[in-house]
Amino acid sequence: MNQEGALRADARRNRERILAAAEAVFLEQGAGAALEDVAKRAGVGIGTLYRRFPTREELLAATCSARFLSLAETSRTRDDGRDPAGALRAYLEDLAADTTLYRGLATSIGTVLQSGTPGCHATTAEGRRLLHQAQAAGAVRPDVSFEDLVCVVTAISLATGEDEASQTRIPHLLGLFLEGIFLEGMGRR
Amino acid sequence: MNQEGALRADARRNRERILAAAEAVFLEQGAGAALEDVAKRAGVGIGTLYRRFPTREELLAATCSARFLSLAETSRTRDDGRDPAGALRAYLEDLAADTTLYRGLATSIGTVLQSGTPGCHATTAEGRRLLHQAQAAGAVRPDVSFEDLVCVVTAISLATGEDEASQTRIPHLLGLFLEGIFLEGMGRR
DNA sequence: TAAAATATGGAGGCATCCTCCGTTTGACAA
DNA sequence: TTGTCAAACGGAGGATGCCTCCATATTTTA
Repeated sequence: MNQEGALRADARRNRERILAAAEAVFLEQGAGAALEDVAKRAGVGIGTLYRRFPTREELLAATCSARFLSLAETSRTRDDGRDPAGALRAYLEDLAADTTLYRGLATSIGTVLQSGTPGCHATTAEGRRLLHQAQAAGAVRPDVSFEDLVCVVTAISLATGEDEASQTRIPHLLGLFLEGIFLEGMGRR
Repeated sequence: MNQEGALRADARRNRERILAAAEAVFLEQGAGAALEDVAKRAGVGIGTLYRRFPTREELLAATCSARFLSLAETSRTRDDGRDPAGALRAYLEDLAADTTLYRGLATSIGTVLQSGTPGCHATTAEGRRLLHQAQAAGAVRPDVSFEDLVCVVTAISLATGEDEASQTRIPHLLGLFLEGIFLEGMGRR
């Protein structure tokens, strides 16, 4: 069974090298970087990379996992349960910010979040919790799903070009959208 | 001056052929289709295609121009000036619908709309007009720009995948967003 | 330590992009 | 008409990137 720690020693070492290289390369060239560059940087054959991470999304997901883990953690400690709408809003803003981790990440973040990676799982779970909490408190329209939220957050960062200038608009656009999500008078700033 | 009618007869003919082929191919394979396929279908060398349409976006824009022309026209005749919010909403819904003209069109629609194509120019002009009208009537928040609207519309259609099932959500998501755009009690359905 | 199980690397086939340039064609003046 | 030349043509070919496949190498196990 090749589940978790079942990797051979050399394989585990290479896996780490690939992840480190991927992070560096994605940071430099964006999420669409040539995977052969990643392999080269990791000092590993391209075949090895593909065996470990069959798709670009899986590699991306693994690379982002740590970041998402901390996003979830931050959100959890920030939320004292007294302001469900505010907590959800803060979470979504953080999520939106993370879509610009690498240039072009937004394109795949939907898929990435669906990967089983610990970080991705943690942040989707946290998001669902916050949404549910906010809806239970009557702060958010009941016909909104977590998928809707992910959709819109990633979409906004997608639609808003790559250049830093236009990324400034992300919070503004997110704000516009949130006003539509929240019920009268709730969660407004 | 290579401006308008300055094309040689053969060039003009080929341009039309390319446009027709592009429409068919994009319809079949989506906006990401191989441009060599388009050239082949048009019975034209790949070089000719590139000379006339240096980028995929320019070809897309030219291909969509007619559609956008009619979108603008429809909107203009629909708007009698009595319901600025409703007119804007209808326009945005049409725009959102047009982003699914070809699979994958949404990705480039921002760029496409910025092309000088008659159709694109007409629909952006119409959009600006409607937004301005709605803002003047106090129906829409004043801090919303036309670029914001394009962003969000394309974002929404981007976010909902390619499959027909998830495209059902477009009106829903757009609705959520619009509630955030409109001022209290205006333009609600 | 030998056999079995895993893992490795990179050559190679494929798709697509886009440029470049020798050849062809249309426009226009004589 | 015909001659001239700017405009247009086509497609070969170089470049990039994807992903598979398998002969070889390394680790684990018994």
